Amino acid sequence: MKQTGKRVTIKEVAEDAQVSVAAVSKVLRNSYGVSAKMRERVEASMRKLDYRPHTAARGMRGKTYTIGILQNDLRNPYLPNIFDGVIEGLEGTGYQPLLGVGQSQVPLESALINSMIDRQMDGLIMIAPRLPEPELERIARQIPTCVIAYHHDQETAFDTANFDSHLGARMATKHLLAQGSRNPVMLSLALPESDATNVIRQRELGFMAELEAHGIETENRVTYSHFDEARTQQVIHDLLNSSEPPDGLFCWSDIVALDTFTVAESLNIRVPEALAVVGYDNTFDQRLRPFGLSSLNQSGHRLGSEAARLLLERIGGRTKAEHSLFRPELIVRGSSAT
Amino acid sequence: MKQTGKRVTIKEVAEDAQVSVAAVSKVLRNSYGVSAKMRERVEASMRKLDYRPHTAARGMRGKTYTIGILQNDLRNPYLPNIFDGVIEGLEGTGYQPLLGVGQSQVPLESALINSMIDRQMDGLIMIAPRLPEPELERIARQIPTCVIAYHHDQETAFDTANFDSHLGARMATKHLLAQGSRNPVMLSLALPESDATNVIRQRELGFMAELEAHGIETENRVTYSHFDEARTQQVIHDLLNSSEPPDGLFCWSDIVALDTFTVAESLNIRVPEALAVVGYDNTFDQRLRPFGLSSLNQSGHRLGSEAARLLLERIGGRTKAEHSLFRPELIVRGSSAT
DNA sequence: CATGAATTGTAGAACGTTATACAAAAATAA
DNA sequence: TTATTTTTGTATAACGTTCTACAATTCATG
Repeated sequence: MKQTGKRVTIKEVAEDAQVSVAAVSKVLRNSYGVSAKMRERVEASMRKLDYRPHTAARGMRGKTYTIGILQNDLRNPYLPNIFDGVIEGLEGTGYQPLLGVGQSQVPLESALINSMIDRQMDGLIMIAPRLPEPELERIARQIPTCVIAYHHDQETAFDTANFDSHLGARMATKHLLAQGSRNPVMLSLALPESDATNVIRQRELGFMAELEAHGIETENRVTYSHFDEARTQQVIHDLLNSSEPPDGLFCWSDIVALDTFTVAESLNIRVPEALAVVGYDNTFDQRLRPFGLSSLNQSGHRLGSEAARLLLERIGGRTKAEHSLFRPELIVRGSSAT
Repeated sequence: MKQTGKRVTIKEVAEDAQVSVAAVSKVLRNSYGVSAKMRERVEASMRKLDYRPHTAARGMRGKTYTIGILQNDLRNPYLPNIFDGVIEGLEGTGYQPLLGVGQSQVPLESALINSMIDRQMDGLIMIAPRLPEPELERIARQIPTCVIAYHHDQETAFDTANFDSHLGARMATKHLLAQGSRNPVMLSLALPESDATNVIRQRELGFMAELEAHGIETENRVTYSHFDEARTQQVIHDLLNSSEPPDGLFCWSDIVALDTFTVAESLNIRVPEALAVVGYDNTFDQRLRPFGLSSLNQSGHRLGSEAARLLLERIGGRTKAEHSLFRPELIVRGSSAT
């Protein structure tokens, strides 16, 4: 079969406009050396024939005007904000963003990125990649890259855009202590590999740094949740049901903070009186009942548009790496204050 | 600049394996006419040189092994299930799915689809497209297409995969009536265009059909929510606060059912005693407190894998349209039964 | 064995662009 | 006017595959 709708090509446009193929190409890329008159004529022909450039053909020698975005978890409600920001940052540039999903699995992520490179994409925005650093650098050497949610301000091969996770964790922890928490615990996420580039690891480090600043022993103060929800609830249950249950909980994400509420309720532990909870990402607003969830607000939109900006610069020719770091904001709601 | 990592080409593989370029191409596509010995040698060379096919070049004459997925709302928690199903259905086929986001705006959606066609994608899966039918048919004539969440079992240009929305609505409504609801109302979604192909419109029709079957007047029984959350809450507030408030609510989605809870609580209306609520999609499970949300379960995963199956068949040469229709399942929880 | 059929491999055009190199024309300077 | 420079447009070789047509070889059949 094969639907062959016989596309209009640059050649037919050239014939219609009575100019050379090269001239049409120039107009298309608005490259140097076209008179206003010729541009006018060519554009008229393109409209008339409903010409659309053939991306694969362009990719053979030039650019594909395609930006690949790596996203690992489609279910994380924070990520759409980033995507919106990227779209806005790319608006009017002619670049089309396409999303690939790595499913949080290194081999899948690796295959996906390779396939984006094979497709001659012009740039890559990776959100919280799982790939190890040398691999990221190998990729960045092949294609302009900006990485979001990856703390490494000394990296030279690619740009990064982040909110300061370490600082955010300190703010949350300081708040919990100020609210009178004497036995604060952080609920983090168990990850196979978790070095200092990881935002969650940075939050752990920030949490512990703030405790130390207050002279509190940090040992055994971090508990680990999992992607598996049932298992996570079990972990929380064990924690809240222990002999010395925490009176303040700093959660690595809002989602796991919700699980905390569920378990606390089942154990008749009152929030915030007996347990103050702070989440991360500020993904839930007024929808949560009966009290709001305190959380660290960090605009995904801003992260996305900044990443787009950095990437466009890099595609444009910048080779020196840039690292944008924004400041998160603590939003206090009923879950951590009466 | 331009990072030119000088890719290994088919030509170099051919030289290394001491065969013709055509032979390597054949191996690559496992096309007819290659001996086991030759395949072996060529594959060894490909491994040795770490060859990767250049997708743009392939797209010039052959296929790109890329499937485009149109998604309109990244925030809808139901959609990741579909995507997982698609991924599973595509596993091992060599096709790479890439996601485009239409932002629920017709011009954006249109530009996106065109750009997928420009990129010579081999097939398209569209989830709840906003484009009008003639436009969809125009697209499907250019590229193999399967549409999800689009009710039109007479369509000949493309395949569809759906859960029966009309039936689901009838099941929900029947249940509400059986629970004793005397004044049932449906909370639907206001859409600019909403013909019978629309899943939400089908739910409205199913709702009314079931009412009629019970001899209940259908007029003024459908209220419309909006994408804007604040506005939606206002609508719900007005509805629940009216002189004849509903005692049963069939919501077009689980998300808007949550808003219902929020408003009901603020008005001291008890769920389910004074107001029974049924949602749609079964996106929330045990996370919801203090009672679970009754909802219609329809496996997005199944929808996705079915769409992938249909699309692969169509890419493989089928030209006759097929329409898969699955049966949803009503899950009763605390929001509609004591 | 001779003949035809099937199998295995190759040469080379084609796909639709971009980009380089250059010719022609127009503008500017002397 | 004549040189010189600048602007405008063209011809054509890539780019890395696929695919058609065909040649060479091996296999089967009588």
